[in-house]
Amino acid sequence: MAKELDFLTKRSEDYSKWYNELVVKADLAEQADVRGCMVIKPYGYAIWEKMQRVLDDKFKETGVQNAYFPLLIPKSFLSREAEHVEGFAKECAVVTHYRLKTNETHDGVVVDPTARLDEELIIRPTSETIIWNTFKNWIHSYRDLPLLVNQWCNVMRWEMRTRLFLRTSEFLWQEGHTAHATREEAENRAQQMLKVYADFAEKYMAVPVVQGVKSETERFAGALDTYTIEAMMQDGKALQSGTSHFLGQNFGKAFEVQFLNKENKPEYAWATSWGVSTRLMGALIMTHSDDNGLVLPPALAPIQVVIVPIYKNQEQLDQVDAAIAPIVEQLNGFGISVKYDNADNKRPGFKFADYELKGVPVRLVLGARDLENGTVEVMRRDTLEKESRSLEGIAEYVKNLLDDIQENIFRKAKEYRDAHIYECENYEEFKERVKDGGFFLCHWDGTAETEARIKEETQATIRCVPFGVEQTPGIDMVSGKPSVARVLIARSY
RNA sequence: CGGGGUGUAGCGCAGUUGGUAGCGCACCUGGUUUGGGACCAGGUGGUCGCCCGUUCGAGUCGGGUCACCCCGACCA
Repeated sequence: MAKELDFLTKRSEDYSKWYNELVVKADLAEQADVRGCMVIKPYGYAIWEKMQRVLDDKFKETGVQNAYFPLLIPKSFLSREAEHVEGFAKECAVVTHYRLKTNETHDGVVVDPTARLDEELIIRPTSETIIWNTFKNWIHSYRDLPLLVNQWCNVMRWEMRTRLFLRTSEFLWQEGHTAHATREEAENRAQQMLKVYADFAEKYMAVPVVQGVKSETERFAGALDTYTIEAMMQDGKALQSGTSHFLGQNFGKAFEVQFLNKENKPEYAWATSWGVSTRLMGALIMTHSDDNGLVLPPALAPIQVVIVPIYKNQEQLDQVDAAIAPIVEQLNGFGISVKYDNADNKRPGFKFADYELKGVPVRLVLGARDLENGTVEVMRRDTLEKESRSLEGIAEYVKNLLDDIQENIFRKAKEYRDAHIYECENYEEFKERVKDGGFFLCHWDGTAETEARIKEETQATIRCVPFGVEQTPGIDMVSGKPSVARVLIARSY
């Protein structure tokens, strides 16, 4: 017990430190030997792959197809849309040369100054520009629309300060880009994809989210509207977990993507883009984990059930192996992923702690005692409750238990979040309380001045104008001016 | 870019007045263990970030330089 702190510091002590330690110790990822970059380890990547698979299926259900566009974007493309450049210019990595040569002392390489590119290439921070430059060639008629493409890729944003999964210089994501013949169709698509994200977050990640629309200052560079899902982490901070943008005709015009409509008249195409990234991994970790480590939702856990044998000698192990084989088979039959860990170089206690750290939803333990009684010990990760059960019908029981855990961790997260959403009318009170985290529903006069003042004085930002909240007019708590709606304000990652 | 800090074994750190390079974890070997992160014994592993200087002698003192981390402005 005294050693516990060596394995993971307590959540309450320093949430940031705890998070970082957990990511490393649960074998999800680590800091790379490259500025601001991350190595995603096999276990972490397995979770990301499961997320990808589910999301990809959902996209395809809505008619989206996958494609791939270049990593490098000519500098001139980026400057075509004025707001877009301004938003990203400060964090772009630039390729200026295409050759190295050995240095004078022949013990290293230097950039060959004669190999300078005429036009610099930008490592994509997002792909609107290069994709719309391509769409120009693909779209000529209203019959070519809607055009619905998605790409899974990496992007690079040279952030000043980085944190594993939450903000890294390079990150993995999907970016969907669609072109439409009408404004209405594009707006609908942007909202439709937000719903897909929200559904994924709640049903699969078991992370409750607030859906809404961003204020003008928080909008994506080049968008007319940015829709967002905001999740609450265990320290009460908000995490923007996915965004969907209605881009109007900004990119259509910037890249001259015109089509002839039914009346044979030229029109600019309407655009959306939408993305979620490996930041979702951060949301997953910061929503459910406890002092024993990760808690994974069964729907995304690479290992859903781990089985640990207890034995004193080879003979006993053989007996346990024989008893466990049919259980594994039955569980696999239900489509459940099982790991039977009979490695003999780790003691059972180590395995228990290790699989808890890694968030495996259900653990079965079977030893000589169980063999005599025809029982097995079942532990659920979300509550850490243990019980001894008959081997009879154990596979069905575990199957139901996984569903139960999925529901339970969502309910717990939702209860926690709902208990930390407050309506607030008084700015002094707000300033005091927002330090401790939580989501605040407050009236806002809609001005950027008020928004900026709140941010400067409290470090909290307007996360969104939430959907699905009954809105009544009121008074802005800062300016005292009239307000038509409450907005969601919180400190964020 | 502003403020603060750190560079010594794979990781975390100690190193006194300048005098043969240390500890814990991890790793390897052997044995005993195995129902909640095992124990004992032995062992492997280092251009002390880099350069220059002072000195008989530098991890330690001086100058320079590089890298990384933390706090602010930026952000999926």
